[in-house]
Order: sequence, then structure tokens, then C-alpha cells
Amino acid sequence: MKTISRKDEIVKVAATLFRKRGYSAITMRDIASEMDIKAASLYNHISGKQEILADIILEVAQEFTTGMNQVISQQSSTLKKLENLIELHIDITLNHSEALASLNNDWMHLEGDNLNAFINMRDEYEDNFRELIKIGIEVNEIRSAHPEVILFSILSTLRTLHLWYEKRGKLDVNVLKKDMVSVLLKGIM
Amino acid sequence: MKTISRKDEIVKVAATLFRKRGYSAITMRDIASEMDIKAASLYNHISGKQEILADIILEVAQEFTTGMNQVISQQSSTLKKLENLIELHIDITLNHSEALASLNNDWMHLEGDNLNAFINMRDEYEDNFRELIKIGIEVNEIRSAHPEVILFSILSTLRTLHLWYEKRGKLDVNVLKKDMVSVLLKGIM
DNA sequence: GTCTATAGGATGATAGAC
DNA sequence: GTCTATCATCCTATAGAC
Repeated sequence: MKTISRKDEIVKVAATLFRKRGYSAITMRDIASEMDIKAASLYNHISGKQEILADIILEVAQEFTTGMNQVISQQSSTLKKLENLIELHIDITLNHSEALASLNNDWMHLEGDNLNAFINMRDEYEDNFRELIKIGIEVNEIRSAHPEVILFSILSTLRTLHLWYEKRGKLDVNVLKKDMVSVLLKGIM
Repeated sequence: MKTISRKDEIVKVAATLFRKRGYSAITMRDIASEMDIKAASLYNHISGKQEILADIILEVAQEFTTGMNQVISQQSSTLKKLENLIELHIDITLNHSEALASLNNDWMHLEGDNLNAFINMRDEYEDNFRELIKIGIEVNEIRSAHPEVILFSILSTLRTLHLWYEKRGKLDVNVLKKDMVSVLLKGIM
């Protein structure tokens, strides 16, 4: 029974616009115009432009944090956990493809507590990912070579998935997961 | 005998600011302030903000185009060519790390002919990369699997190299090249 | 090559009517 | 929940003095 509030609608429209031209280039008038109302009317539902950005970014960041915590608490091999992380990124990309552009490119325009919350979640996520790879090397599930380069390579690919998904059109989720796991993990085993 | 003109100085300062907060968020006053002059003085050297952005992005895009043309005209194996492309990205990243942020995130703010020129170069670059991978699969130098996913994975990593390089601090060029080639190509051979 | 002054318009946000 | 009207500020860019 999920009713879409007017605020949700604003955030969704804004995310689509932010993806194309970025937070700073989009005006409150742009967002309002896309909804066929006037800019002043937006303020009946949100406190300002900053709240929209925080809503877009922090919700997805929270999903990544929750997903990561689930994965690392599992009783399974490192490779299986990495596989689950790849699938986590794909699932979130399909469900929030507009928001990921803001998360990647506009997070620095968050202010105050919003900015701190985001940076903390992102750093923690990266640390967990790094630790996972290091453990994988220790237990010989991953070839002992360049852990930092492996981390960077996998994360770069996963973080820009939304660009590719947007461009290549809708692909079958399960095929996509299988292919990504194959290409990203075959080289490091 | 390369003298740095006042214009070059403006472009360089702007690129550093654009990297941190994006083209749209940076004002002419910000750029001028960073140079300890007034915004109006900038217009004695450049025609406007747009020219600065075009200067930053198109110079690097041209370097990628030139580099790609050299690589594909070589008489060597596909894997050797891919290796050279990885080294090309690393060399350009080290020489123009500030410009790469604008190239990745602010190219859509180019206007008119500048925008067309950029899109043409980028598409051609991608097509060449794609063709190289397909040929590699045909001649059995690359494992016949998911050419599109391989292309995306390698390109994503190379295109975000500047983020990593900025964060990890200065690394030895040759070590970096060796590690990147190893991690990016081991999985597809 | 830089300055002051300013044009001309856009921007985020508020007040108050309906 | 949306509107009109408006404020105070900021923006790119130009004109003309030094």
C-alpha cells in the first residue's frame, strides 16, 4: 500500500533532471516546470533544494550500507561474498538508476550533516570491500596480487554500471549478473 | 620554450576548481578570486566561461583520439594494443588529472560545435575500442565471452583512474602500468 | 592587464491570497 | 496545494577609465 506523496514525486522528477545536467545546473524552476507547477509551490512539500539532493543520495547510500552489512555477515566464501556484492550493485542500479548519477557526481554538494553522513557511509563501504579482498588473498581464494588495484577496478566498474545500463537499454537481470560476475572475478581467481 | 600565457593560467586554475565542484557550480568570480584578480579581468583573455570548458575538455579528448589512432595502426597483437591503450590512459591521467574530471562529468555543458566535436571523438574512440576487442576474440587472443561487458569493464576502470590516482597519491608510473595491465587483462585471456 | 560600475537577467526562497 | 508578486542576491558579460 505504497502511496506516492507529492514530495516523492518531486524527488523523483529532480533525480531524473540531476542525472542529465547535474545538481548545480538544475533550478527549482526546472523541477517545477517538469511537474507543470510553479517553483514556489514546491516549498509546500520540501524545505529547499538541498533536501531534495539529500533525499536522493542518502536513501541509496543507506541501501548500499545495509546490503554490505548483510553480505559480510554471511557464512560463505570470499568469492561468494564478492559475487553477492556484484549482484547488490546490479539490483540497486536497476531500482535507482537515476539516483546513482547524483550519488557519484553530486555528493559534494551535500551540506552539513548530510555531507558527513554520506562520507562516513561511503568510507565504511570501501573499507569493508577492501578488507574482503585482503581476506580473500590470505585464504588463497584470490590470487595474491595488487589488492588495491583489484579493489579499484571492481568498484569503478560497479559504480558506473548505471551509465552503461542507461545506454545499452534494458538487459535481463540474471544474464547481466552472470556476465558481470564472470568478467570481474575470472581475472583475480 | 613553452611560455605559459595568462589564458593558460586561467584554464589551469579553472580545471582545478571544476574538478572539485563541477562546471555549473563554479563562477567566474571563483576563478578570478583564485587568481587574485576581478572577474571582469578574465574577459581580456578569454571570450567567456564556455571557452574555458571547451579548452579543458577538447585538448584531452584530442590526445585520446591521437593516441588511439597510433595504437590501432600498429603492427602488433590485439593484446599488445590493449596494453598500449591502458598505458595511454595512465599517461594522460598523470599529465592531465584535473581535466579528466571535466571530461567525464561536465562534457554535457559544452555547447554547439564544441559539444558535437566532443561527442564525435568519444563515439569514435569507443567504436575503435570495441572493434579491437571483437577482433581479439575472433583470433582467439581473448576468451570468447561478453565482448560488451569486457569493453565496459575496462573502459569504466580506465576512465575513473584519475579519481584513484588523486586519492592514492603519486605512484610510480611503471609499477602502475604493470599492475593495471595485469589486473585488467589477466581475466579475459 | 586590471580596475570600477553596471546592465540585464536568473536564482533560491518567502508572504499572503485563493 | 497552487498561485502571483516580490525580495535579496548572485550570475555572465560589457563599457570605459587608468
